[in-house]
Amino acid sequence: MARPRQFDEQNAVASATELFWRRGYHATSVRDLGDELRLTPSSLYRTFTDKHTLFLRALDHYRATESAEARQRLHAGDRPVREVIREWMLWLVTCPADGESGRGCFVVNTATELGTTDDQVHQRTEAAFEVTRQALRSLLTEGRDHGELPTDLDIDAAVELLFTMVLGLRVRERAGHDLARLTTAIDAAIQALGPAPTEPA
Amino acid sequence: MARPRQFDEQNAVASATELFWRRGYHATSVRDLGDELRLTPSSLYRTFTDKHTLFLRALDHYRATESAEARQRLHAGDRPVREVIREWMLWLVTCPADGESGRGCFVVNTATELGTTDDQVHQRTEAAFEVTRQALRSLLTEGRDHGELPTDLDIDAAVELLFTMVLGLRVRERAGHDLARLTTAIDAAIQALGPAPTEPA
DNA sequence: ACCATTCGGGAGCGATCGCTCCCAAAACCG
DNA sequence: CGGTTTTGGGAGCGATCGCTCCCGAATGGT
Repeated sequence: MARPRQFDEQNAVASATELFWRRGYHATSVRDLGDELRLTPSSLYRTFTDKHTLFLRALDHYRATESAEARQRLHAGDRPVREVIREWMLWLVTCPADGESGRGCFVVNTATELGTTDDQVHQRTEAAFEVTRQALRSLLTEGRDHGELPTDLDIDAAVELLFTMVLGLRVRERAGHDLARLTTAIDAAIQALGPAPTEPA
Repeated sequence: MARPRQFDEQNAVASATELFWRRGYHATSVRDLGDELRLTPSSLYRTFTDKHTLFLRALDHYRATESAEARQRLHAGDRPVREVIREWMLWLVTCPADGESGRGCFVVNTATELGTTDDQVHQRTEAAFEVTRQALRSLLTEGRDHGELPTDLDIDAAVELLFTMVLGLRVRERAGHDLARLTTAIDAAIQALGPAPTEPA
């Protein structure tokens, strides 16, 4: 209606996401956010209501960008399913190539920091987890149907295995674990999917 | 020399551990601790120096109790190694039977909340992780030598797989995931160790 | 041009943060 | 006993917490 914003709301949310991601919810103060987003308290509160709401916005932003990219990278082009999963997992533990490492996954960090105490946060983390689970499920199904994975592969079990591995890998990246060891873990998980069925010549 | 304490220092550390465990470092205030431990600020600071030092004490206490019990449960009596690992992992995701669930693992929670920013904390979480890794390693080696696991089992890879799974499982327990699914993941991980070698009749 | 409306900036609210200091009570020591 | 030392209790320190309010400046609609 009247005077327009001098800042880009999306940029602000993106900056807030980085800050919450690195430091967590409780360790990030509203003043830290104000400094990083170049926003005065009045603008910040007028735009985002309060710290908690901004945090939810940050979670949503993360899901719409980082999580979405992860989801995309899990799509098999026509490459072998094993290769897709392997490179996807490797990307998950090296993606912070843009500068700093040790950030882990914002969703995982949030899930462990706040647990199930905050319903709105819990809903979002669970939704993010479910997306990953379903992506794994469809990729594994596809791989089995294409004859790249054992025909008797238990999809449910494989999904749970890989998904749990992903959470563990994210924690280990956050904890600064050696990439070589994470790669070993990833290869072991891939191998656990079993051999390709031999051609029924 | 003079007047003795009216409180048990070990009890106080144990209570502090519970509080830090549930809420994390930043979300736990010194006043919360004082209320829970029945300690006035003066006693608390005289005994434990400051919040950060008390947190380190809590981490050490956790390692000496919870982590130590986990370490013990990973010892094969003369039961099958697979069974030991399976029941151990099941215990890891159900051990908070004493009352509340969703606490996860204090070490994992701490590692994700503080990452590698705090050296003294980082040292302790890494030490705890290494203990688990070595326990898994010796158990797997034992199982292989006893003919319960494939003779060509890659111990390094299996350790990384199981260890990463454990961290993932701890996160999922904290996130309130269904026990049935966690059990599925556990069974898949066990199966990934491969079949017992057939008797060379 | 005018007015309504939203903006950026900043002072500052009450509450809580981690922490310190003082004091009287209590217990060991000679 | 008296003297020394450490305790538990509590007031309260400066700093920061999340957040509110008021202001003049800037921009839209008519």
